[in-house]
Amino acid sequence: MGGRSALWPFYTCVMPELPEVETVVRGLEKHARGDVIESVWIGEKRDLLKSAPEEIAELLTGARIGGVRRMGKHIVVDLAMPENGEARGQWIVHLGMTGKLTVCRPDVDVEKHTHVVARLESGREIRFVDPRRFGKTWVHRSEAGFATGGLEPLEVDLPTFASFFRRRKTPIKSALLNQKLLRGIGNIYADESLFRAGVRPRRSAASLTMDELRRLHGAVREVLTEAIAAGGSSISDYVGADGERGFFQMEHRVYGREGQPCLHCGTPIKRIVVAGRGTHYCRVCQR
DNA sequence: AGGTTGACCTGGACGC
DNA sequence: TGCGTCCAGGTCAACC
Repeated sequence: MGGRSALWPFYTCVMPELPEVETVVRGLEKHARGDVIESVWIGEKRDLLKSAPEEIAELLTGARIGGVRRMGKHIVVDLAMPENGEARGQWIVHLGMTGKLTVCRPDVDVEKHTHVVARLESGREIRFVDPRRFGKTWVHRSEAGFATGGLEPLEVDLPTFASFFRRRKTPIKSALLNQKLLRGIGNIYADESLFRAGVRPRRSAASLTMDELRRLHGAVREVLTEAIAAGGSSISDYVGADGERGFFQMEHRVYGREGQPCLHCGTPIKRIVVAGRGTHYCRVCQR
């Protein structure tokens, strides 16, 4: 971990999976929790909004940020009544592929593709920016709180993990990406986990042996934990920063390394398409 | 019903 | 230089 090796391609774009979302959540917890939303600006693009803009503005305006949590790739901002701390509802943000949710000072230039700005009592602003608009945001009133399927990959035990895959014919990579089973794993960490577990991405999920499932369970935990640790270094710079610092500090062993030597055996990394996604693996180390 | 595919989006890379 | 084309992938609808 640490610096990016010269072997790696230079990524300019951030793909938010569980560790990146966790980093954003920790940044918001640190720099926005307890603050009160004074006013809300919502842009013209409606395809990102799953609640009416008036509803979002109404629920957010005047609310205190009681806490910020992650559920899979969803960011859950718990809103409270400022006077008594009573639950008021939740502001949900999904970053899609290119979304960013940052806390910044108001004098920082407003980026192109900024869709929501929440101005806080402290003077800071929470900004939701998403060029590609695969992201989504909406609100829930407290009586109908946000719920999502799937279990947290860092919390699930081995027997439950194994039970998800035992009877599935779909490729193991597709199953790892299925948010109704495990929530938060995306394309990059699916490839990285399968490499560390030594399992080929196209293998049918049901074909994995108990030993392979045990290795995969461990690999998923290891990869996500390392990535969160790498992202953690960006939190102190979160205010006013572009929010991207730290996201790609973890070295990828297979993702984006087509044709480059496997770090374990030297065989060129292969790239195939699984579940419509670019998929990278070592044909020698993964069976 | 589980599994698979394409649509949604924009910016960047690439070819001519 | 500039234009057209392709590709990236999270999620969901619409198929088989």
